[in-house]
Amino acid sequence: MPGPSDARYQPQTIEPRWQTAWDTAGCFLAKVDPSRPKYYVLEMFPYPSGRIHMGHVRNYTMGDVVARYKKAQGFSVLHPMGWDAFGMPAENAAMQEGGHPATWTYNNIEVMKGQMKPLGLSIDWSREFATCDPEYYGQQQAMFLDMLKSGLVYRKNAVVNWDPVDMTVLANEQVIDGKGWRSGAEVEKRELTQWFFKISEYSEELLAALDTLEHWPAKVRLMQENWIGKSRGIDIPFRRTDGEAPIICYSTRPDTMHGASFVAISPEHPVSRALAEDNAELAAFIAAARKMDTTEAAMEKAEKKGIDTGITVRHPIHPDQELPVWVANFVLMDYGTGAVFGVPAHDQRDLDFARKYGLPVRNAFYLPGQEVEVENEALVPPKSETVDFIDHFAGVTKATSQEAIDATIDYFEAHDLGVGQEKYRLRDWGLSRQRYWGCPIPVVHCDACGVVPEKKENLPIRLPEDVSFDKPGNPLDRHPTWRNCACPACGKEARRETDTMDTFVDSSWYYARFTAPHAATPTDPAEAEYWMNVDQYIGGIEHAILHLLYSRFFARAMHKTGHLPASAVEPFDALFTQGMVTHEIYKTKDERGRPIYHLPEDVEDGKLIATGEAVETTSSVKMSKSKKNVVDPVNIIEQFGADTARWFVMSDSPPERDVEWTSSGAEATFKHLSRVWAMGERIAAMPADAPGDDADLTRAMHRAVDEVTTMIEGFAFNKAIAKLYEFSNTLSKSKASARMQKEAARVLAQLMAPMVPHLAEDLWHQLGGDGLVTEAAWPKADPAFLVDDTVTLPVQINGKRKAEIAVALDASKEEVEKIALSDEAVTRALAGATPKKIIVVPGRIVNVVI
RNA sequence: GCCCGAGUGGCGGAACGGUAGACGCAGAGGAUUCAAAAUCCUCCGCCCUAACGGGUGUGUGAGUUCGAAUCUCACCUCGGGCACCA
Repeated sequence: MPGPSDARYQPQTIEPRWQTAWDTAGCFLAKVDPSRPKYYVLEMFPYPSGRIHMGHVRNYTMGDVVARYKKAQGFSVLHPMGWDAFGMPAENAAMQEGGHPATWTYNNIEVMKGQMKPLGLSIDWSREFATCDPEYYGQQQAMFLDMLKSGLVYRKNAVVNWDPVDMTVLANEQVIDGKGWRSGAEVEKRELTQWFFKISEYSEELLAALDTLEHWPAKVRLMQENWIGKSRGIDIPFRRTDGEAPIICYSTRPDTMHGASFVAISPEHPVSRALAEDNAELAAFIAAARKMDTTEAAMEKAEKKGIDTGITVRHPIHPDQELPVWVANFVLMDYGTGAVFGVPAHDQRDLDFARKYGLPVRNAFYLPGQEVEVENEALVPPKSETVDFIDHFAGVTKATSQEAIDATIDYFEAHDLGVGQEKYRLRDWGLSRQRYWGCPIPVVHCDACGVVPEKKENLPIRLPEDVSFDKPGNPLDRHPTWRNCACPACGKEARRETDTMDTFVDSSWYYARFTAPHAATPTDPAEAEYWMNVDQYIGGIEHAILHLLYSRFFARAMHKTGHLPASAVEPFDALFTQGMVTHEIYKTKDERGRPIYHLPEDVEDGKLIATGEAVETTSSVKMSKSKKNVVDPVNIIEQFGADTARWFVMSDSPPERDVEWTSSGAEATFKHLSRVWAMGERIAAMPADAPGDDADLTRAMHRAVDEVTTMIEGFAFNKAIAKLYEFSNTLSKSKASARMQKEAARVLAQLMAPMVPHLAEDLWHQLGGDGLVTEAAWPKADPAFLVDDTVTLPVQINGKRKAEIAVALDASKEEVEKIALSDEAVTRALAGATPKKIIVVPGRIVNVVI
């Protein structure tokens, strides 16, 4: 006769069953409910590459734990999912395999969704969209027009990386050793007219508001602060001896002015360009500078070069001193004024330059007591260090550089010699891409009217479907008819803009669209008002700067154009950046010593399963296809079920750190879940009136509720799981009554539900829980059961633990002292010595000092 | 180069300035079994000891404190971010 003990934990059966039950009950449809507090939890939406990986599983499980927990706490929860669906991989696939980017993308979305569904995530799929849906990018175009009207978007010439083979602009990170990452062609600098968002207008606000983001990681705030890069300096005009307009130099170190020995201007500086017109040598120099590789490594190695223009300027403080003006390849046009004065003694670049071209080197200050001239290493002490200034015009003698900088700026302003400035490193966001698979920029070029915005009623400007990728370049550009249109202003024949938007634009507002995904306007004010902001955003640290900064800007721009309330300008109240999933690498070598990598599923006990050959195992790193150290979530779900995958990725490491996937860990998780399931069966089958002592289990249950709640609130999922292990171990050994064991098992199911919802649902059902555990209210701990009436105190002698004593919780210090000193182990350790002092920390510790 | 962060058993990791190593993995021993798998029980930082027990121990060195993994300083190692930004 088959009894309960014959039943086995079968996730393959129970998981689909409960997923259907949730769908039928509509558990995860987000509803505006003014009677409840709302909670919006969002994970960074995926790029539809075609397969999910363990990183996705970890990211979405974290969000799901939060979403399910908040739902149980009575919040009206919004937990949506969508697809960051525009971008180059779709075009590359079309080039390599033929087909259309849209087909490729939508197929991938179907496949990935099919892989995600079995995870049992509490997602409101009715809100799903892809950024390549015309309904989405059409609204993005509408916002672009509004922003254009508000002056948040503009066009200007910019120097870009141009790949002459692929005929497209490349981002800096796509240029490797000066060559296009795909074509391998020598990358050129080209000047193109590009669209820009005026993010720099918000530099100060984006910087200042970082302080309000209390629930963001300090690391991310710091990275953004550095990226915005505020500096205080001064613009100083240098009068030219030939009477032409002065050259304005920007400096953050005007305190070193005394040591200025030349002025250097950027090759792109208007003065350089003007001179180059009848100076072939200079023209060649500027061309060479443009070709120069802009990657970090190359910058470091690149030689500092310059050309003397023959122009001279006067030192602002010592007008009798004439300084030569050089064009120098290390001066950037788009920071400050594109011109600097060189102080070789206190700047390494200037010093290298001065030594190369024989320019004078003069100290502006010395370290106290060390009056030595600079040789080949510039003297650059911290701005907070006190130094001795030489003959400083503002009367500064012994001072820190910071004090001297402030004094200098005051002096220059007072004498009308310069204007104090605050500058930012943050530059405007260039959004034009010469690509097909992106959101078309909705403007028209008309010979008569110039650049004209499309009419909103013509939106969306759809991408044409009949395109080919057999030739390099932008298919929109060479499409026979798509470009042709009527000018929205005059109605005459005109041409569409063929650039599309950077895909970062798509992801800069998707969180807002989720609040009203089908609205006929970009957002719906009532829905945005109710659901915004995102209460908890979860994603990878790799988006610390660009995506998050762009989104912060975009929310402000959306507010300015009436698409978001003022309360939503910081769209993410709390941010959590999760670690990666790693795995060991297994490799063997071929006959020529080259590594061959092997999938974890082909290796057992350090040997290849197929041949028995020993593999070399290297330490765990981020899962990557090229190293084959990947575990496919689909296989894990087939083998162990989704709950095992979910529990394991949450259990082993703190969520902000990397977690190492191990097969032994996954198996152990499955065994544990099987044990819990079998325990549920056993407890459910207990005769209802079986008696027992309930005190210990009651206490353990309330403690578990209290601790797990605190741990989940604090994103300490690994610790919550450790507590759940403890509690289920306690329950399995409990001698409590059937009534109490059943209650405790139901509470265990509730506490486990955020992590392993299917198993929890099954337990809850077996144990007679009411309805779905997914809809049940989170249990509350009774504080009365959280304190013991006696406590165990360690007793230390001179800070070293020697004994333990049990005392009443409310025992007085004197009583505790007495009990401690009369303890046998304490007397032994004291060995007759007289205590000098006894420290009693109630409920904590006793320390006897001898 | 500049700016952050982290170093705890064989491993992943716990620990409001108060019993270091919770919980899990791996390992050892035992029960069950004809045997194995599965399951259950016990042990498990290192050194000395048959045991009781003692010593030692959170990257290194100093310091503050009755008491330091935790606070301070210096150093070492690893990880991350930024970088001709004047």
